[in-house]
Amino acid sequence: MTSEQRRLQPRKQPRQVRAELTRQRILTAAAHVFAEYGYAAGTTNRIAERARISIGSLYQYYPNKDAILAELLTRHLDGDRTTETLRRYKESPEPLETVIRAFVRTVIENHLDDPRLLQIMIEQAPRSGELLERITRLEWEMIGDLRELLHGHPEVRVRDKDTAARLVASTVELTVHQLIASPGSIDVTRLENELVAMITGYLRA
Amino acid sequence: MTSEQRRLQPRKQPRQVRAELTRQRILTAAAHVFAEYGYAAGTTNRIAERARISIGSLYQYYPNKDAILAELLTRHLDGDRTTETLRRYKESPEPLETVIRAFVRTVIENHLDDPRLLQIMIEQAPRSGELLERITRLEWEMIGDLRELLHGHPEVRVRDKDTAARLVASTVELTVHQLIASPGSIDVTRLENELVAMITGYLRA
DNA sequence: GTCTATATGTCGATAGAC
DNA sequence: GTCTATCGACATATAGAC
Repeated sequence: MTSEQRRLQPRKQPRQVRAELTRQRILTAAAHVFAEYGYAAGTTNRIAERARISIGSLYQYYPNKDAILAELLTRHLDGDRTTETLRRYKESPEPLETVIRAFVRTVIENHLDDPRLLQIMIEQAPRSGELLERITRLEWEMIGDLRELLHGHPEVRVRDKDTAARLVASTVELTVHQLIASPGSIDVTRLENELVAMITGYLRA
Repeated sequence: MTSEQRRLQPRKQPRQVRAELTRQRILTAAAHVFAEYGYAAGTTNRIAERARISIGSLYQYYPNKDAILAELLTRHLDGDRTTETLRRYKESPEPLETVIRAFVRTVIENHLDDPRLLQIMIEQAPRSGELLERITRLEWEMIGDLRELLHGHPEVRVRDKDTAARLVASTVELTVHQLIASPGSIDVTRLENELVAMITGYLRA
């Protein structure tokens, strides 16, 4: 009897775990493929090939290509600790340089994993509503936190604090991006030191 | 007679002029389309439609899509005055702030035309040999000029002048890009002032 | 649940009428 | 010289066998 044969077989592996592993494999493969080919040329066939599953299977786990990039981006955004760092130092008695260093270091850490992929995600991600909105919201959250910090910290003497907040946010995010991802990659410690010096000096002036 | 009918018609317009105008129309249309849709989704059909010519005609003027972007990029690069500005101020007795302001202003001016298109060209331009090489060369030329300036100017006291040159180059290029192109566009004068303050202070520290 | 084979759509580019 | 109509290549996504 079929039913009895089934009973004789060992229990199946728990499905959720295997499925989750496959999803993870797809994401890892996609990250490599996107980083190497860019989003447009990073085809689903290549992703499936790299994950060593068939294209048909891939579509059992993700409904379309955008969804794969969206999940990669979501996971990155979830790992962002910038807001947390900024808020921890708000109204703190720490010297300005300490605060700025913590901020810069957090941004750097957020980008050490796979700088090239990050660039792809930010530059070529499908400019679709929801996700783009979330990125913008995070960006402005960071600017808002910075602005409060600038207003609250006694060492800060820069006049136009609103413009300063935007400039600092952009400067750190963009230079970290570019200089970490660039071929003749800069030494990360130096980058941190110089960025901290530049920004701290500017805010105190 | 057909031949006689032809003779009765007025002389044709000079061809080169008309052709050059059409090329220009295509470029303008392409600039708008690329800026709005990005490079991949900025299809040749859309470009032709916007230029109000047929797709077939478009291919009489440019051999392929890349060539259109290439010409847009070439025209932009030809208009770049950064190197010129930096060299004019090398070993000059002008105060550091004056020199930096001229530099920042030149970069800003280079990007006022169509910031969104610029972003597309730099981020999504086909990473093909020749053009990419030219961009990289210009970038390192700028860094080299900056480094010499830093070494030669008496007010500059920053220690790690090589890293500083890279950081300054990246900071100015990237923040100008982003902050001019961004939706809640920043006031250009403020951007200039704050950038100048930040960089000058950093270099003198 | 995974595979192969293929449908479906869209792009860049071309052919050929006018 | 400009157009319409269409080709060939390639991508995403699906159907159906196993």
